[in-house]
Amino acid sequence: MARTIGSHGPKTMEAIRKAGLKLIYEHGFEAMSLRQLASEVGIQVGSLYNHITTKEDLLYDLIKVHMDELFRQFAEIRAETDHLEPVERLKAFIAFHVTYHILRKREVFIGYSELRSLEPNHYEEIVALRRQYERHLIQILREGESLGLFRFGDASVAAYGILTMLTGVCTWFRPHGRLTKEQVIATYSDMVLTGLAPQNR
Amino acid sequence: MARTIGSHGPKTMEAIRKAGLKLIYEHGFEAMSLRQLASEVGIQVGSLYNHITTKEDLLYDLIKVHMDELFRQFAEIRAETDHLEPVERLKAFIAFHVTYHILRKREVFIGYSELRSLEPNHYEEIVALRRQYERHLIQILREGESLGLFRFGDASVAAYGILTMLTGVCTWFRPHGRLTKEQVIATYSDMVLTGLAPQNR
Amino acid sequence: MARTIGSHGPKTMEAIRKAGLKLIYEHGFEAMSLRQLASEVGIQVGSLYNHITTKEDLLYDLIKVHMDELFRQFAEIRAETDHLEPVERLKAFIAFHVTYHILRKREVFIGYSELRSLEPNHYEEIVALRRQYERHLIQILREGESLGLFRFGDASVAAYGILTMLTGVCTWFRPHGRLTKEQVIATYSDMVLTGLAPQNR
Amino acid sequence: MARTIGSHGPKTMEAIRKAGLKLIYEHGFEAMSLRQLASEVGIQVGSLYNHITTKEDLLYDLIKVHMDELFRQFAEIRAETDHLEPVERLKAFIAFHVTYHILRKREVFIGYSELRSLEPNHYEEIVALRRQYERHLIQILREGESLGLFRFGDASVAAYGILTMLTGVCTWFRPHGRLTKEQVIATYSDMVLTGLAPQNR
DNA sequence: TATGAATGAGTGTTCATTCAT
DNA sequence: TATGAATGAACACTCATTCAT
Repeated sequence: MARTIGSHGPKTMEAIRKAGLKLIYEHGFEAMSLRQLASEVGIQVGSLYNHITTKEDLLYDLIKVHMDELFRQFAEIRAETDHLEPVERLKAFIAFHVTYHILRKREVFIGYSELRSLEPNHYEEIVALRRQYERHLIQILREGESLGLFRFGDASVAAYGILTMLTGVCTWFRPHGRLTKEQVIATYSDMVLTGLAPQNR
Repeated sequence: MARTIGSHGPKTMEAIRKAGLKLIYEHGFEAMSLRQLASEVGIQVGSLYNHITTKEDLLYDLIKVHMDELFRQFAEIRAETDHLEPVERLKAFIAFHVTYHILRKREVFIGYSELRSLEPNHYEEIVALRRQYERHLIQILREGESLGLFRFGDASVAAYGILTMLTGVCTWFRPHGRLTKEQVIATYSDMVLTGLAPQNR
Repeated sequence: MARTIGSHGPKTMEAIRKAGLKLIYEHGFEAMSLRQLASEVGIQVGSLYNHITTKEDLLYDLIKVHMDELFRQFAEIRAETDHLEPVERLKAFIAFHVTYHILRKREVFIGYSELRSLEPNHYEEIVALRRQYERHLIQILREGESLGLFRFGDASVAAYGILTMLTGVCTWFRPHGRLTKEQVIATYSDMVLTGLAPQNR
Repeated sequence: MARTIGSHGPKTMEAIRKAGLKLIYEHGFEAMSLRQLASEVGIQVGSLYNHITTKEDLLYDLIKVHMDELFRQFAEIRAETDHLEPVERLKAFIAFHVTYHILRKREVFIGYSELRSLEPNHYEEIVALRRQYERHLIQILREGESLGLFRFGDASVAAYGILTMLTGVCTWFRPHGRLTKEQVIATYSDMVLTGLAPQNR
């Protein structure tokens, strides 16, 4: 009763994206063959080309959709917290970032590790989106600094450090492991906010 | 009439390792072909096999040598700082880790991103070495906590967070860029130590 | 713009088997390259893999089909001669064996000489089939012996000797040579039956 | 205390021939690599070329030496039996042929199965020697026929049949198996002589 | 839209052979 | 004579992609 062989209609593309996500996450983009992918979907390799244009295009699509979704959800968070002070906005950012990266660990992982397999145009586009996302955090840090709420050597270095630390969660977090998502958020939120606090140099 | 071009003798292996490091860093292990590698070294592709046993073995060799060197240098640091209190040992760890990861950014990057291309035995060995390295940091954190010097939610989460943040430096640091290595170390050292400080919850 | 040269569809597999039979017979399995084979068929080497799984699998297929055909034809002979006495059944066996080995000399030759290139499982299967075939001859000899029609030192040795002699015909017989197939059968039939006759020790 | 690594002096060639015989018998000439051979001998692959000129030449040498030895021993037998009548000479031939083929099963096997890997000149030479050997048997048969001692359809067919049967012994005979060499000789000698006997048509 | 058969370039690896040391 | 490093061609096999059906 397993996967329907010879899947039809508009569901096929969704099956391809799902299988592609899984295989690229597990083996890497270069190491995944379209034969594997077709086999996972339950169609012949030639049939893939009724749904994708090239292998690279599938990768771009997966990453682009993920970035769009990241921005869409982030826009909601910002709308809700725009009027708050930097400390609260930073807390909200941390909670959002960790949550998203735990729930979408495969998309996120691919979005970092397989960037170099993108064509130049696609690569530039995704990197630009990532930069834009990073600037939102830098902006929060700078506002907090100018209000005397945060203190750090360099805003970019601090932001990269924070982002790297938070993103790293998707490489080791296990859904039903020793710690809950909330505990991880609390630990990091506390560490980051304390680490930026001005009073104790 | 053979051998008119290319390097000879014991130097060849060193050239292969150097070129392999460069190409794997730039294109990824899967995407690097042995023809590229041989061409970079200036020998025929078959000649590679006078020096390596398999492509995977070259990868393992590069990572293993890097891990051994990491441990060798780290042992020196520990010998120098073993008698100091946790705060000083943490500072020394941060300075060492960042320095090493800036100087050996390619080895470090490969050591993380290409692990999945290792054979199971090699994979296990390298992951075990990495765990051992991580435990040293966890140990410092735990000692500091028991002396009331540090405070954090969970030692492993904190250690992973710190390590990820520090390691991330090798993805964006540029040797002659806006910031010196010392500035980066100072920023992170300050952020980490402040973030772990107990007085301001 | 693809596929301008070479054969299509279900005929290709038959062309591969035919060319494979010829090339393996002429050069040996190890010495035949898939490039030769593809060239003989008129397709690209990669296209072979739309029809075969491995080179060894082609060899196994050729030998297995030949063994199956041998058994199929032999079953007919047995059905026709089952009710006869051993002398007549031995004559029928000799005539059948020589005829088949002359008509299928290439399959037969490969079926002996290339066995060692088969994977262990395939090797065991083919050897078991051959043993089964041999036992039919041994059975005829034993029945004849118990009726006092044949006499020999050891049934297996006699059977192997007879089979080897008869099989050898495929290494030197030339279809339009000095002797007809019937003459060869007569010579061997006479020699074997006389050789087994009890009256003249 | 195994094989001396870096074997020296005139013994090396003998070690190469011995190892070559074993490996070609086990894997076939095409399937044996000079790396395997060198490893078996305990030297480096390049060193082989101080003793052989090409891989094919080693094969030719093994077969030629075997054929020369066959002729040398056969000459002795003929000297001893030249004055006897055909029946006795045939018995001597059978005993000699079976004995030699049992003791030198590997040389004999290679001498048949790897002929096609010889260069044309070498191939012709060996085949000519084999024809010469066969003619001795044909001569015995013809003499016996003209004396009314033997009867057969065609001398060549009979000789090929007898030779094939006797030679086949080297594919299934096991030195310490169910039957002794003498039993095999007796069985075949009886079968052949009876099979050629004129009295019972 | 799915299939199956094709392309042609590419993969890691092995080969027999050469030769300076 | 032995070594180790080289050559260049070859190996079986896989790849992403195309396209008539």
